[in-house]
Amino acid sequence: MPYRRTPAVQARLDALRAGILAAATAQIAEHGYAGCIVAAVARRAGVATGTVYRHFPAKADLLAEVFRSVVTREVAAVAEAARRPTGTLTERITAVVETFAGRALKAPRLAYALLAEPVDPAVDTERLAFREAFRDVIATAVAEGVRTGHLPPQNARLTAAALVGAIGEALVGPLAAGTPDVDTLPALVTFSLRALGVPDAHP
Amino acid sequence: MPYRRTPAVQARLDALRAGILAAATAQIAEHGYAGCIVAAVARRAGVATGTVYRHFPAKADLLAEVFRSVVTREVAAVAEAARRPTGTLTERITAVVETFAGRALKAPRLAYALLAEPVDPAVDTERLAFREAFRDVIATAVAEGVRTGHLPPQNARLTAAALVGAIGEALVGPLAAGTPDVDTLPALVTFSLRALGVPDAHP
DNA sequence: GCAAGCAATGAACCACGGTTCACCACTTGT
DNA sequence: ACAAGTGGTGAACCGTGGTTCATTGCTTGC
Repeated sequence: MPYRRTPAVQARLDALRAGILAAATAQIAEHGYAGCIVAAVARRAGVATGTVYRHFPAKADLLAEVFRSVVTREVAAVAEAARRPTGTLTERITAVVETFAGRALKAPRLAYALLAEPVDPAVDTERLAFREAFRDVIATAVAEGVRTGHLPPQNARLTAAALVGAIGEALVGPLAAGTPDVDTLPALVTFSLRALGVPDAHP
Repeated sequence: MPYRRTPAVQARLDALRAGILAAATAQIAEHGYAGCIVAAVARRAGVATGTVYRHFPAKADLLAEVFRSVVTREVAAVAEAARRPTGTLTERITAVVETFAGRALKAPRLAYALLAEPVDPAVDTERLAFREAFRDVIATAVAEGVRTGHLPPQNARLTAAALVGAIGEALVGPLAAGTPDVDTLPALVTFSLRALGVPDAHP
């Protein structure tokens, strides 16, 4: 058999695949899911349309992988903020909210796509997973707060889901308008602290 | 000129138009925006495809009008709950949350379409208006609470937006699963009361 | 009745965008 | 250098679904 895939070739293939993934991510970040046309992604990645299908079985798979990679990164950032052992409970919650919201405000279109924009079922699964991942990170922290008595008793999962929704919705306005609005973040932090039942949440 | 539109004919036209609107609403309520195909709406209304275009210039206009009519109804229900002059502030907030969430849980697919499902720009405008209308109803009540000293100082608009998002998100799970879950509503009420800073929110 | 319009019809048209595939260029092992 | 096989190409294909329009069947005023 006069052909065997060389490490150098494999590296080039991997790079190309990663390039397509990056192009799709950038395309979504700029034009949303609706504007993420395979031909446009290919052009952006500097390859032909057909090449995309040499690396991904279908558009849905490509997008699912994009979502998965972005979500992994975002959830990791928030989880890291939640895990930070220093500081009071209030400081930790503040860090989580600011991380979540701050990152979203830096990449509005992408955040919108992840939070709200409709897609096909295959990708919706990923989005669901995304929100669940965030919810679970927050729910864990809430449950711990309840256990240690820093927070009043509550349904941690529901509270966490509501918080994810609250932050997401509160951001949609600012995301839609181009107005970051410095007041948004502190107000969201206050809202979150109060909603969780932190005593003395009066900034 | 041997033809003039008679009142009876006008009535039939109006009824037909209303029927198409109702069919589109029902179609969205059952299959969401994605499943709302013009041909299906027409079949459901008992007319031919082309007839739809005799009453609406384009699909986007039809859908926009559907959204507007549903939203008007929903916002009115919530506004009515908010306006109810009897009872304490806590009771009023409870009524608003239960009205909002309770109605959504009764028509899950429709609620999902209104809250989250992606559509084309023309309709997105309506959805934005929808969320803003709810937000404003709540914001008004919050502002009043702040003014009378029943609530701590806060950015009423942002708080209200966050509440809309919180309720919406907390409902998405139950909406997706078929599980109404009797615990959801009370938990949401508690969350809302705490988030607003109502003193003594410990059910 | 009958001419003049209007509303309804639904098959045909068309644009869009995902997917395919016959072809070309290049790499590898001998 | 060459045979065997791989990766890249992009024009063409195809399904979907919104929109149109020539035709048909009613209504109205005379």
